[in-house]
Amino acid sequence: MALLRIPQPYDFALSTERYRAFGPDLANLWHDGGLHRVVDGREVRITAADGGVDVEPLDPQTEPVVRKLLGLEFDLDSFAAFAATEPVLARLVPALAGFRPPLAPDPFESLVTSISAQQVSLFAAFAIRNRLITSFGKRAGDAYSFPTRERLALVKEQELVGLGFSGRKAEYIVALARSELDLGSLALLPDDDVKAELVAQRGIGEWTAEWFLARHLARPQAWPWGDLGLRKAVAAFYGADADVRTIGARFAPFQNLTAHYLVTGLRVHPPGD
DNA sequence: ACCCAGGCATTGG
DNA sequence: CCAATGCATGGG
Repeated sequence: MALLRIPQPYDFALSTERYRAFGPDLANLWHDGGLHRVVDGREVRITAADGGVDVEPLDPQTEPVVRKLLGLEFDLDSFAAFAATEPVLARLVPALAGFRPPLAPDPFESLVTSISAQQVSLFAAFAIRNRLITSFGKRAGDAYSFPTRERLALVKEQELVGLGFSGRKAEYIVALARSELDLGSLALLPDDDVKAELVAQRGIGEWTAEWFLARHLARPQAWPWGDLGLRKAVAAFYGADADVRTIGARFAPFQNLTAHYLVTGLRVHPPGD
């Protein structure tokens, strides 16, 4: 049992709610009171602890992944100070005290996850994605590693169609896996350049690129304004006639955290409850 | 049997 | 620039 300190307050269960809200996520598995994820072929178990989380095993391989997964790079103190100046967030952010948005540790996983969620309900997306994971990932303990880019570069599109992907999505995923794009190096580019590189790929549009900036790169100003969940949340908290795209400017430079708080807030602390 | 769901590419004005 | 269309599955 090794303690990974996290700035307080931190609510581990609230922060990981997204991994349970739409069914199990086999690559980020909530089981037995903890979050399980496979890192370099080993299962890592993360559980709530005083002052942070217990991580087993915690070593130089697993620590950076867990730090990314738990969103340690977000500066929640600055966000809370900003939120106090904005009427809706002034109520919502304290109500979600300790919520630290989790991130996708791997860029390829982040993109494939988003592609799987395009257009369909998140329940359908989780089901299809889990079939991808059990088919091409590797089990370690209770959880599975997400299928690697190298593995998915070898599949036939028809194999993915057999899992429930549309023919188009199967084509997008295989082509992305086989593409020349260096996903790791995107972290070095400014937001607009990341988006331009991603949108040039078939199957990746504005929505997927914004969520990549938000959920993988933790870019403060990412604002997935086209997202249906964010649209519902903005409508609920700011009124049905609010313009989702332009209201983002009000939250600068904390659009990303605002989006996460609004979307999660709608599920666990909707307005007027 | 419908209808919608955390999009996107394609086609045609 | 904008409107219409097909896509595959899960849940209501």
